Amino acid sequence: MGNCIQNVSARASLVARGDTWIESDAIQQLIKTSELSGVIRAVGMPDLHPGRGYPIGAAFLSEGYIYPALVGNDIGCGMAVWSTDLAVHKIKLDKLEKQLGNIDQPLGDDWQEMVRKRQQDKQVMPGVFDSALGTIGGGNHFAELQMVDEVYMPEQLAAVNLSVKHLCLLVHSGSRGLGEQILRQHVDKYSHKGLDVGSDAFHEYVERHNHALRFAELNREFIARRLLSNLKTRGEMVLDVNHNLVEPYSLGSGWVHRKGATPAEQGMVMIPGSRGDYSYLVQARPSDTSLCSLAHGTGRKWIRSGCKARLSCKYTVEQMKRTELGGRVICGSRELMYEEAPQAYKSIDNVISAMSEAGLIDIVARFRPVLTYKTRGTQG
DNA sequence: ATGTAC
Repeated sequence: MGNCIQNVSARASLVARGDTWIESDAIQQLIKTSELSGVIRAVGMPDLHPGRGYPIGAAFLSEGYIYPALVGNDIGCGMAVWSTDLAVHKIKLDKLEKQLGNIDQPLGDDWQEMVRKRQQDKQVMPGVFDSALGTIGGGNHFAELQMVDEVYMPEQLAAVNLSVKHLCLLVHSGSRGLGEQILRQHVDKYSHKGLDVGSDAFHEYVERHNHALRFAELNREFIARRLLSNLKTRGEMVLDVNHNLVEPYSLGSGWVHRKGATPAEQGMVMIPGSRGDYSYLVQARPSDTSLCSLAHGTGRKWIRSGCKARLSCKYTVEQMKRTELGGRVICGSRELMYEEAPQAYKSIDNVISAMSEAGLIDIVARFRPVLTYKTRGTQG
């Protein structure tokens, strides 16, 4: 127990336990970013880790300026949870693995009518990045079938229509090439400087950013619809929460930048561990000390470039397709197999207990990974 | 992170 929110500088604080592993480089990035012009406060979450210039797993409150470069290229990246009608007791992993199919290619002609309809519903403009809709992308993005492992608040679990009897589907992806294009075009024109709130450039960015949020939500929706269709089951979206964005601060004035930080004002959220670890459905408690934010996952422990050397001598790719919790992994990319290995990530239990002890969450249920989809890669 | 840039 004890105080899990501590100041690390005049404007920066950290949600972590004494035994939460956080690299000093990440804390230095947090402090440096908190000193940008107009930034008032920065809060690192327990999954804080170093990024390119700015740390990942943090929220930043600014006044007078916003920083598009701080949101990054994957505008609207987030977590969606869908229910399914797949009975847990009927699971056959070999069959499930085959049935899940391949969703690496653009959606086919048979999907286009629904794509047009959902684009209209969500005011997502058709464009060159439509071919990315319904695809996961790379890096830490994934889709995962999970089962309930432990229930702490049954009535809350029932409130989102999830049950111990059926698998659920977690989708982590973002705005793909669209968000990347928005950031690149923005940086080409304005560099990494802050934008004056109210300026033409500000309005232009916010409009494109908000469109990318809707595109990212639609992408996660089609990833889920496509997998449910392959599995010949039905399901509904029960949660969809963005963790890369900038928006007006709900608990005060200014703008909050979420760089891999889950909002705490939308009720329940899913916080996943690595593919070999649990995910937690939690009820968020809005709190100003945390800038109304939570961790978005568990955070890297190893840099991507170091993973293969550490793991390839110890494990074959075939061995890595099975995880300690009994899950399976579909990942045709050798590089990704190593880069996203459970060993490369921190323990989710520590991240969750840090937030719990800081009074930021109540734990609803724990989920166990069953089948993780990354990419079929070249192996069909 | 990215129908990447090297």
